[in-house]
Amino acid sequence: MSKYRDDQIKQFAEIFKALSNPNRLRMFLHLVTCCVPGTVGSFDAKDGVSACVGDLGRDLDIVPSTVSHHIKELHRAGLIRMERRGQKIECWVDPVILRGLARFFDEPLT
Amino acid sequence: MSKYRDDQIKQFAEIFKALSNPNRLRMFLHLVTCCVPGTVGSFDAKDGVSACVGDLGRDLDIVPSTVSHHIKELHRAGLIRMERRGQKIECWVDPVILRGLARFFDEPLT
DNA sequence: TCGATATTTCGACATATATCGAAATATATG
DNA sequence: CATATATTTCGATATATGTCGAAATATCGA
Repeated sequence: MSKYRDDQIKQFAEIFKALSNPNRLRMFLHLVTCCVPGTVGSFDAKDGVSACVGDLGRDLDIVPSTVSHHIKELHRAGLIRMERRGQKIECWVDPVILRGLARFFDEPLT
Repeated sequence: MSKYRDDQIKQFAEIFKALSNPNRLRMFLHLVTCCVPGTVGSFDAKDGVSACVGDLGRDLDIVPSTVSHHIKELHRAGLIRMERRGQKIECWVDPVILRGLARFFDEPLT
């Protein structure tokens, strides 16, 4: 019936769960609107196009430990990638996942 | 920062919450893959391209009352539309919402 | 090494969710 | 009307989630 396997459906459900919290969705949008490398998979291009945990929590009125928890959820769902840079931990959206999501909703329309 | 207003973000979060349950996601995919009218908004085209509550619960191993609950969630989120036809209640995906979701993930990539 | 900054871990708690079964409601048909 | 089919409502329950605050860990700079 569906073009997706059962494990893929579960994975998409996990992704949507990660985006189902308004604060987490705001963090994701923060990253997606300012941080996705133009060149998919290009690692060097990441410089200056990611945000650290503190940045993501700013303007959100939640305590750092909660921000950390949310970021862990986004990461667990596979939506974002993370890497330590000195004191800070930088995050950026995984371009492959983003493309998968675009296809998920675009294909039934085409 | 984000191109979306606060109430739009909350609405998208509601939509993703509705899609965060595997069974609900399967129902949505069932509808989306066999039931979206080719002509957006065309009401007559809906004939034969929707599914009733019983259809959506089949192959899902959940009891009818649970199916009903899930459908109510999909409807509350604005993802599907419903209409009584005799004994059955037919459901189909709202094409406008589907397009909005496609744009949500597609725009940051373009 | 000490203090400042950034982040995570842990435990707690209130709220939300998924699911069931039983009973109620709506519709069609004999 | 009586019965069958389709769906919803309701109450219960077990589990998950969002958030906080306190304490722990990691890194940098003086």
